[in-house]
Parts: sequence; structure tokens; C-alpha cells
Amino acid sequence: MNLEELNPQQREAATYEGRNLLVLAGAGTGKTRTIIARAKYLLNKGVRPSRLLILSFTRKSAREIVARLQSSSQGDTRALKGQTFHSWCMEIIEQNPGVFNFGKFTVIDEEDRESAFRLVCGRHFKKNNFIEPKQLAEVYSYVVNARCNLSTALSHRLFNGRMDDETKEKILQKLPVYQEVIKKYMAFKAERRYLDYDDILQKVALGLKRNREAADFIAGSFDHFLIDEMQDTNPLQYLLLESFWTRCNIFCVGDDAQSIYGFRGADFKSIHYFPLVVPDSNVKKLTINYRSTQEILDLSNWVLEQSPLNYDKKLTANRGKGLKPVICHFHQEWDMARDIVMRIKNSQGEEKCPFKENMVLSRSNRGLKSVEACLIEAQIPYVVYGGTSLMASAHVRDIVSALRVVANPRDELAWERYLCLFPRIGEITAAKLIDKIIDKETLEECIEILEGEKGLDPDIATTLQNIKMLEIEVNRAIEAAMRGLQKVLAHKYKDDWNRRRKDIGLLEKIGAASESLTAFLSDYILDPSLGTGLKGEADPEDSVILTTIHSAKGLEARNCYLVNVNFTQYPSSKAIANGEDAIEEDRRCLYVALTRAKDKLTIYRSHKAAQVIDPSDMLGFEASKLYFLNDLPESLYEVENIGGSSREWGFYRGDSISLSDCEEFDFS
DNA sequence: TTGCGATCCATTTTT
DNA sequence: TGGATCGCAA
Repeated sequence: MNLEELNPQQREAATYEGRNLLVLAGAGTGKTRTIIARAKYLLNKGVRPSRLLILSFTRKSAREIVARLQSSSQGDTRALKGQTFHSWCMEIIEQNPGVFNFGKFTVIDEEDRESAFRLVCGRHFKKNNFIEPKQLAEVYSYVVNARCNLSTALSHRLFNGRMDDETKEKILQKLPVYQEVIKKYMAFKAERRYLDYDDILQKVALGLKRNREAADFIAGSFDHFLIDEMQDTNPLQYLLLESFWTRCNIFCVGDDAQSIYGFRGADFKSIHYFPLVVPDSNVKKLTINYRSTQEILDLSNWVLEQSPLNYDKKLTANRGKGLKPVICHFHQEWDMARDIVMRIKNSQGEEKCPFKENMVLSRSNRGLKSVEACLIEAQIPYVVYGGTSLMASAHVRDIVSALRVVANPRDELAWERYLCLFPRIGEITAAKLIDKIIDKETLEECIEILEGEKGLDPDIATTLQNIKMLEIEVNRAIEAAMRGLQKVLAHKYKDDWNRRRKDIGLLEKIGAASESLTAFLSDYILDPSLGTGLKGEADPEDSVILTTIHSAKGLEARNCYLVNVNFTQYPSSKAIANGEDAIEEDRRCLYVALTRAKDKLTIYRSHKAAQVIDPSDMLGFEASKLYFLNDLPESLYEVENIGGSSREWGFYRGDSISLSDCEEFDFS
């Protein structure tokens, strides 16, 4: 891509000569293109590849930018880096032991964090205090990411952001318990040398703020930052960047209308403050859409216009006219899934459209399940982005827990999971055993103690020993863990085991590529998406794409299928309960989904949702009133009814739905 | 006191 | 599909 191929707006951004720049780029206006052009422009100007850092929020997009950049530029670009905030900070910690001397530490993921909270809460905690460990973890994470105090976080996560006197009173009551548990959790992390996801960013951000020389030194190895999806940056990440925008140049690209990470502390408004917060900075806009036809943009624009907020976005299609979006009404999810598969098959025939130009988008992972099943049935290759990854599934975590114990015998959370796999060992017995071994220096000492315990399954010790012997060959170590745990896992997962065990083979393949057990473990913790998309009959070259909307940012496809656009989900009843901010985030979610389509957009909407309305259920009632597609002008779309459904859509707005009206629907 | 199986329940989104 | 919960068994 050369500068001549850019439009004037893009070119102006890519060749910006000032220090810091924010590019406000609407959906499909060539965001990635501009980042790549910027990178090439800088490289041509003589900036060394190693002094350029590309930051994104997901590994996928970071990798993609780098791949596109490398394939389109001549010269040695191997030193180019594309990283996530997390992997980058991890590297900073590892490469600067003088600044961050944590010694040997273990990174824990979200699930481990919850287990840790459960552990420090103690067994009867929940009964006495009515707090879920999950909630604790979320509130804590919000404090760190949004850089706010505990009361604010509680107000946000528990009371829909309210701060009236009554709410204040309630928060005040809860405060001591939260404070106590969070303190314990932090002590636990320090004692066991754990870092959670948020710590990785926080330690670096604070460390650099406090230590000028360290900041000078680390910032000294970069000249230019290129940051994608800036609208998703939260206060913690801003703090981190603060140490760099005075020392390096930062070039950020984002779109406030696509900010959908509020739950992680990102505030879509923060991007508006960019010129105020970032010194020596400027803002430029990209407004011409190259992705979609005007019909698709008309509908997307309309959705955004209905918002009480002014996003000031009206995208115009450079490509001109095309087909109107289709809204499909269905009764059963199954009909929807079959319809999607049918359309995909048709697209192959008539339009010579490859599979990969078909993308199915869903709010939640679960919404993709039925489509996945139908694709398997039809033997169509597909990949899943987002979703429960291989590495997050229970049986894989079981195997990994054994590896973790071997890699670090002080990993209490891993010990607990591992020990509880065996019969007659539960939470309490495990805790007693852990008490005896957790202070030991080496695995051998631990094993010795376990062997000395009477009545204990000898497999507990021998399995660990076998893994230890094969430690240097990760795939064989996994194989050993598999052999040792086969019996207990087969019991634990019963008839499901034959399906699950296949995943372990996949795990071995990933392991075979790793240098060491520790490298394998930290890789997989920082990249939980590792292994996603490998399941199923995927063809790496050409597969249908199934993705959550959150994972779909930056993606596009000729044909997009948007599933379950029901009023219980857009906005979701949960968002309604959480007030306007949450509702707006859901609207942006829908907007992101709509704007992925290049040629054809098919929106699926269920009659089934109507049955949910119970006159006594105010949320259900609100949901029907707030539904984003209410009053959508008929000129903007076509309607189709599928699965033998001829019933008119729209009766959900009459509130008088009797039970008999619902009986013909699928209640499953 | 601890573990386990049956049963019911709700279920966003990511590093 | 997993989880929480409860009653029963070891």
C-alpha cells in the first residue's frame, strides 16, 4: 500500500508530523489501512522496525496488522512488534528485573483469581455475607482498571452507578467486608507470588510513574507507538501511556461509536478528552466508508441516530448502492441455524463466495452453538473466534494443573485443582495437604510428603514424578499427565470424556512447539485464545467465521449473519437494569455488528422472545419498549419469515399476550 | 466432618 | 453446560 492509494484524509493522518495524534475513524473507513500506511511511512523515513511498537487489545488484531505490514513491505521487518498491552507489559517486567524485582512469579487468569477469592473468603464466608467470589473479583478488577476507589466501584458494579444517600448508606455497609477480603486477596497474591492480569499492567504503569530513570530507559527503546482501538483504553492503560506520550510519539486510532468494553473500565467519552489530556496532540477524522453498501450503512446510521447521545457519525458509502438488509423472523433457533447454513451454501454457488466471506455474529458464545452444530452437520469448515477456548475448558485445566504444580511447587491454586481430582479428596482435605507441602522448596520434597501420607492414591505422586522427568519435552510431559489422570478424568467427565480427550491431543501439539514448560504455561495464560478455532473441521485457508461481537472488531465479510437480535438482548434486560450507560453500550455493540457486513446483511429475530413478557415483569416490558429496532423504517429492510412461520412480527408491542398465544412456541 | 450424586438454575462481552 | 445447593453416605 502506497501513500497514493490513500484518500486525502487517510494520507494526512499517515504523514502527520506532530508528536501525538488521535485518528477518529468510523467503521470501515480504513483504520487498519491507515495504521499500516503510517508504519510504512515511518519505516521509509528511516525509523528502525525495532523502535516501532504496535499495540492492540487482542493478539489476533495485533498479529494481523504486523502480518499485513510485513507482507506488503520490502526490507527486513522481522523486528516489528505487534503486542497486546498485557504481553508488552509482561515483557517489560521480564526484561527489567532491576526495576521490577518480583523474583519468580506466576501469572494467574480470571478463573484462578476467582478461586483465590474463594480461598481467602473461607468456606462459610458466602453464607454469612452473601457475596459471590465472582462479584468480588469483578469489583476488585474495576477498582484497578478504572482507577477509582472502592465505593465508586461498588456503586458501578452493584448499584447501577447510583450515588444517592440511600445507596451511599448501603455501600457503606458493604465496604468493610469488601475491604477485608480484597486486603486478604492482595496478601495472598504477594505471599504466593501471583500476578493477575490487572497486576501486570498496574505494576508497570505505577512502576514507571514512580521511577523516572526506569521510564526514561524503557521509553528510550521506542520512537513510535501505533495504538489500535483506542476507544477501549481504560484509565489504567492511560496511566501506562502517560509515561510514553511525553517521551515518544503516539499515533492512536479509534471510534467512540465502537466502544464496547465499558465492563473493563473503558469509558467511550475518554477519547473526547484526548486532546486535553495528551500534550502536544491533534485529532483527525476519517469519514468515508469503503466496506459496506449504502443500504447497510443506512440501517447502521439509523440505529446510532436513535441514541440520546450524539455520536456525530453518519457514514457514507464510497461503494454506492447494493442490497437491502434482510430481517428474518424465526420461531426456533434451529430454523435460524439451518437458514444460515442454507444461505452460506447458496452464496458459494451463485456468488462464488468463499466460506471465509461468511461471518456469523452473536452477542454471546452460546448464541453460536446451534449454528456450529448445523455447520458440522453440513460438513462446512468453520472457525470460532472468542468463545470458550480450548485452554479454558475444565478438562484441559485439569491437565494443566498437574503441569503447573511441576513447574512451580508453590502454586497453591494449581495444587488445589490437582489434588481435588482424586477420589475422597475435596476442598478440605486438599487444604490440609497443601498446608504441609506449600512451604517446601522442591517438588521432590512435596512428593516425599505425599508418599508418606497414608490412604492417599499413589497416582498423585507418581504422575507428578513422571511429568517431572519429561519436563523438557512439553508434549511428552502433557502425555504423561494424561496417562496419570486418565482414570480420574474418565470418571469425572463420564460419557463426555471420549469427546474431551481429543482436545488433549491438540494440547500436545501446542506443547510440542514450546521451548519449556514454563514458557508453555505463561504463553497460554497470556493468550487464552490459543487453540480457539482449531476445533471442528477447520480449513485454515477458507472457513466460515463464527464470532462474538466483541471478537469481531476489525473483522469484515461479504455476508454477515447477525443472530438473536431479540429485544431481550438488544438492549439486554441486564443493561436495562443497569441504566443508560449500559444500554448505550449495547447499542454500540449492535452497531459494531451491523457495520461488519460488506454486501449482504441478514438479521435474525425470534418470535420466541415475545413469550417472555409477563405483565408483572417490568424489565421485560421495558425491554420491548427500548428495543433498538422498534420503529425501524420499513424502507430500510426486507422481511422474510422462516421455519414455516407466517406470523406477523410486531405483536410484542401489544402487551396482552395470553398464555395460549405462547403455547405454540418452543419453550425449551 | 467431608465428599458425592441428584436436581434445579441461570447464562455477556476479554486480557 | 456448568454451577450451586441439598440431602445422604462414608
